[in-house]
Order: sequence, then structure tokens, then C-alpha cells
Amino acid sequence: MTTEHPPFAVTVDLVVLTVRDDALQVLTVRRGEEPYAGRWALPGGFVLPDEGLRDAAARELLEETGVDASHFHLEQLASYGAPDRDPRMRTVTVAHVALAADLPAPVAGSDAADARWHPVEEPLADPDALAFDHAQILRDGVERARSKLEYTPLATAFCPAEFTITELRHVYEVVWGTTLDPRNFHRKVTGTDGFLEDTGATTTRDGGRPARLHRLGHATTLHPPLLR
Amino acid sequence: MTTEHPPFAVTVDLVVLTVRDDALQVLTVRRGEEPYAGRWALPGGFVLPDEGLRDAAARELLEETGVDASHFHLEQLASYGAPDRDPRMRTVTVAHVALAADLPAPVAGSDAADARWHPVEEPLADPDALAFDHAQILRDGVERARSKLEYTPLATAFCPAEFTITELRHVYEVVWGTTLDPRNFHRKVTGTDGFLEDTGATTTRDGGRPARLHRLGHATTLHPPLLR
DNA sequence: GCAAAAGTGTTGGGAGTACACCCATGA
DNA sequence: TCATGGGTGTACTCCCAACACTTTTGC
Repeated sequence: MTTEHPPFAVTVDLVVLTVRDDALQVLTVRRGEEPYAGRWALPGGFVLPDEGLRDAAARELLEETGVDASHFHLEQLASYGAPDRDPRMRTVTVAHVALAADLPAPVAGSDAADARWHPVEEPLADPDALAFDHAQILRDGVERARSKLEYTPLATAFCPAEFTITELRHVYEVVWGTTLDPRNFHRKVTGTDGFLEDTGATTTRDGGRPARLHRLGHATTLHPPLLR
Repeated sequence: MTTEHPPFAVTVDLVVLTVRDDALQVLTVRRGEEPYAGRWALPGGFVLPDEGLRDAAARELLEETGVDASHFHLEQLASYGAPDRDPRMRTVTVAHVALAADLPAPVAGSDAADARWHPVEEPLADPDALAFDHAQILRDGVERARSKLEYTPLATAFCPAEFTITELRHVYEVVWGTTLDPRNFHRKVTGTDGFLEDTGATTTRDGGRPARLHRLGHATTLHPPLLR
């Protein structure tokens, strides 16, 4: 190491995903300041001097959604630091992905004129749909979520604490954009050790015969995985 | 965003892995300066003012090994930014993983008193074996490499440009710490479309009947994956 | 010839798929 | 009784692990 330490600004940006209205949706904020004033962007902000990266992401999440971050799955995605990614200064952003069950309506933050859920399809198709390099970050975040559904029980992060197997299947179908055989899906997830825990309760909220309610079991990875 | 931009130092650190002497080994440098002077650490250094993150990692790799980074597989791993991870200042490091075939002997860099290959076992077992939080970074990097072998053709990055299937199998066995059936492995990798390309040449460098030499094919992911 | 490694054939079991079928509720 | 979704049974296919066997070299 040399004695020079070029100064950087370090931010966190968040890809907050949920399943709403049979679509995978991402939380976006409308920027109130230059650059990109009036454009949609991912929520995020500067890391504070004595704050860890994950803490900063959790704080931003709380500020943007008004809900305690301990109710989310939150993980680091990747860092983006192209020299020209922010016209104001040299900035490195540490992007995170958060997965959430259906949330209260988002609240506008201090420097966001508006906050809204958007289906991911449009910004995924248009690289200029979001400010900065946020379209690329969104692409990477969505792909992370899609692949993690294969080999972890993370689909449950999109569900309420207690859920039916059909609700879980809907998450897979929406996130992957596929259809799955309900019978085989049922057998597969109930047969994967540690994936689901039967609460004993039932519900008829989906119509038809009462469905058993489950909660997340102790597994952290799925053996065998569910493949797209 | 507010108008305050706390200053950070941004560095890159490298988990450079190779297969040598039937072991997975990592490139380490002995630190010449405080803090942690005399301790082993991962190679790395500060990102320059007009340099991208990947460019910085490639430059450090070149400085530490003396070999052109275009001959490596290099990918971003994760970022580490705990407020107290560097006693000198607030530092965020963007860790990368590099996978290499057997290399020329490492060269000591400008601020590294010594550079050496180490089997990964010892630093993986001892959290204090490396300076800073580098033992954690190494753990994450090794796990990344192990899992990527399952669903990408990345094992070839540990091989010379042309290699036999037995040499490829040795990579899997060493990185995963398992043994694999030579006959089934052979059938599996030759049957996975795009994994390998037959050069037509043969070699007897492994002894016994001549083995066909292969190079990496056009596949970027493995269908189906090879499972540990 | 013998040892060593390359490569092929065969077989049995386990997992995924497709789909028939029955169960339990609301209307 | 009918519609709707929950859940089980079954047969077929395909992949894969296990291992016998043949091929081709160096010594």
C-alpha cells in the first residue's frame, strides 16, 4: 500500500423485491435532486462514518418503507464503482437485495419526491429506465433472487409468516415466469427435509378444500434443488 | 441523499487460487508495514482515482504475480466495510477471486516483504491466520470457487489451455476434497454440451494409454450441473 | 508380458414428470 | 350438487452411481 488514499464516497443501494398482483415488483423512488432529478431510481444513500455496510442498507430500507428491517431477507449483492457512474464525484455503491412479503404502501423519504412499486419487466427491458447504473443493478438483483429460489428456501421471504403451499408455488411461478404442476410441487416441497414446518392450522382463504398452513423450517439450502 | 459525503478509502483485495501439489492454494503476501507488519495477508491495494474496481483488481494481480490478468478468471466476490476493519481509517474493500493455472513463482510487490502460495486449509481453520478480516474473505472466496465448479466450466481455469479429462477431474477432487469415479466423470463431462472441445491431440504425460487433449468449449453454465 | 491410465457397456435405483384420482370445503 | 382448490397414487422416463470390461501406451 502507498501513502495516498484517494477519497471516495460510499453508498448503499437497494433492490427491494416483492410479489404483488401476480408480478415481481421493485421499490423505486423518484429523485428530487440533480443529477437525474425527476427520474426513477433505486432507494439508497450514503454510508455513515461509523456504520457497517449492512447496517446502512437496513437503515435505508427502514427510511424508505417504514418497516423494521428484521422482517426482511437482506443480503449483499455486489459493488459498482465505475469512475463515471456518478457525475458529482467518485462513488462506489454496495448494492443489496431485500426480499419482502406484501408491504404497507411505501413512504417518500427525505430526498425522494415519491416512492412506488414497479413491475420489474419494464426497467429490465430498458437500460435507461432508471437513474445511474441502477438498471444494471436491478438486473443483477433479480437474477440473484431467481437463482436463489432454486437452492434455498428463500421463496418464503415473499410470503407471510404462515402460508399455504399454493401461495409458495405462486411465488415461484411469478418470480420465474413459469407454471408449475401443483401436485408435483406439493410433493417436492413437502418431501424436502427442513424446508417447511406444518403449523397444524388450515385456511380456506384460497378457496376450495382447506389447505394446511406452513412456516419456514430449519433448512438453509435445498437438497435436492428446485430447478427452473 | 444529504449534502455530507463522509470520506472512505476504497481498496481491492484478491483471493488468488490455484491447484498445486494436490492442494488448493492461495497467494499470500507478508506485510511490510503497520498495521499487521510481518503478518500474512491477501494481496491488494488502493483503487486509483480514475480506475474501475475490476481494473484495480487486475492491476494488483499483475503487480503481485507478474502475469497478465487476461490469462485469469477474475470476478468480484463481495465487499467488506466494518467500521473497525482497518485501524488506520475507514476502509471498504471490494474483494475479488482469481483462479489460475499453475503460475510462475510469485514476486514480492512494492510493499510486500514476501509472497508465497499457502494451502488454504490452515488459514481456513484459523480466523487469525491472516491480517485484517482476510480469513473471512478467504473463506468466502473458497466457497465461491467450490460452488462455481458445480454449475460452470470454471474448473478449466485451474488447468493449462489444453488438458486431459483426468487433469480436470483432479481439479474437482482437490477443490472439493472428494474423490470422483474416473469413468463416470469422463462420461459426464464429455456428455455435457459445450463444456469441452476435443483438440484431436493426445498426450501420455499422465502415464498409461494416451489421453485426448481438450480445451474449454463455449458453454458458460453446465446443464446438468456436477454436484459435490 | 505387465502395470497404468483411457475409455465403453451394462445395470439397478432414485428423482422428476405427467396425469388419474379422491378429499374437503363454500355456495 | 357443483365448482374449486388440496392432496395422494402410479407409471414412465431419464439420469446417475457402481463396477465389469476392453483399449493403448511405457517399461
